[in-house]
Amino acid sequence: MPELPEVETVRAGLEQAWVGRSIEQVILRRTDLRFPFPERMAETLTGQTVLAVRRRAKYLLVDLSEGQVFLSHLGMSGRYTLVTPAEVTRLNPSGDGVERSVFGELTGFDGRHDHMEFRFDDGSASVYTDPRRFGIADLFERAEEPVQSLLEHLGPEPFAGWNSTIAAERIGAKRSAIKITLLDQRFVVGVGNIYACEALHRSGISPTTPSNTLVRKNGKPTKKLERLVEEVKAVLEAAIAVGGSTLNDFAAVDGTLGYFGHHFQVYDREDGPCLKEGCNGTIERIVQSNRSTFLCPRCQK
DNA sequence: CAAAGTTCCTGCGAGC
DNA sequence: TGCTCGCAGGAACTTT
Repeated sequence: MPELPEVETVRAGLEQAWVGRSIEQVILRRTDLRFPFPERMAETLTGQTVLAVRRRAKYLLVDLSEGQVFLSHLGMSGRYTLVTPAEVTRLNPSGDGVERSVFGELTGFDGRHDHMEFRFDDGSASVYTDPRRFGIADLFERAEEPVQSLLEHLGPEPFAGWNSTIAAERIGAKRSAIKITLLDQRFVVGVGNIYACEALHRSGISPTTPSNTLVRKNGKPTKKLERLVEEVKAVLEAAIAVGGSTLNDFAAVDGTLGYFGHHFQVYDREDGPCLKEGCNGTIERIVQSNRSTFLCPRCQK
């Protein structure tokens, strides 16, 4: 369930594990995830040292010593498991083309969904597991990053100067529901289904509100939009602070499960009581663009 | 049946 | 009228 906070948690974990290490071997157990892997991806990665692990939106970007960037997106169900040198020695992984990895006891699913393995010069390994295979792996030259097709149309990062004025400009005359706009990565990046619901609840705004009604005729943001922008940042910040949330098929990069999920105010709480102070409403589930939205009709107008 | 994400397709209205 | 563009809504991918 990787939204921005979860991806940020993974980024921090991979940074710890990978930076300064050189990649000794890459084992690919299939030729694609959501898209085909780039030509010679394993060969290109092999022998390079990891310089940095960055994040843009929900994408992980790994800077390599020969000038390329390895891009990894977790999709819905992707995760990385870090394997210590001792465990690598004990389990003794087999090579490319073998359908399952030997790390199943660490990654689940008997190793059937361990699609990529990275082995490092200190004897450690990292395994990418993704049952639904909505994830992405790609490789490009660092100089090409600004025009990389997956990245070039992304909107602002929430914590890099994004504010209600910018938000109002981006909404313009868009009439679609504000929940849908929050999920649009051209509006702001990193917000997914859970935090969109949570931010709207915290703001007291109905998810079905037409986006353009949050912008004044003169193009300036309304008070409601100002509040929403603040609450988006606040809810993402809170989730980052506890190491990202988790649902049933996401594990933090070090195998530690997050626990912010227990603190959701509306997400997945249909028919539960609204937890807002003084509100006695009941949480409802509606469907927008084929996706569930949770809201309290009493305190979200 | 539903699921954390993203892309692509179709249909429609506006404008040239 | 015919074409293009952008927006809006929906389906699709896959496995548990």
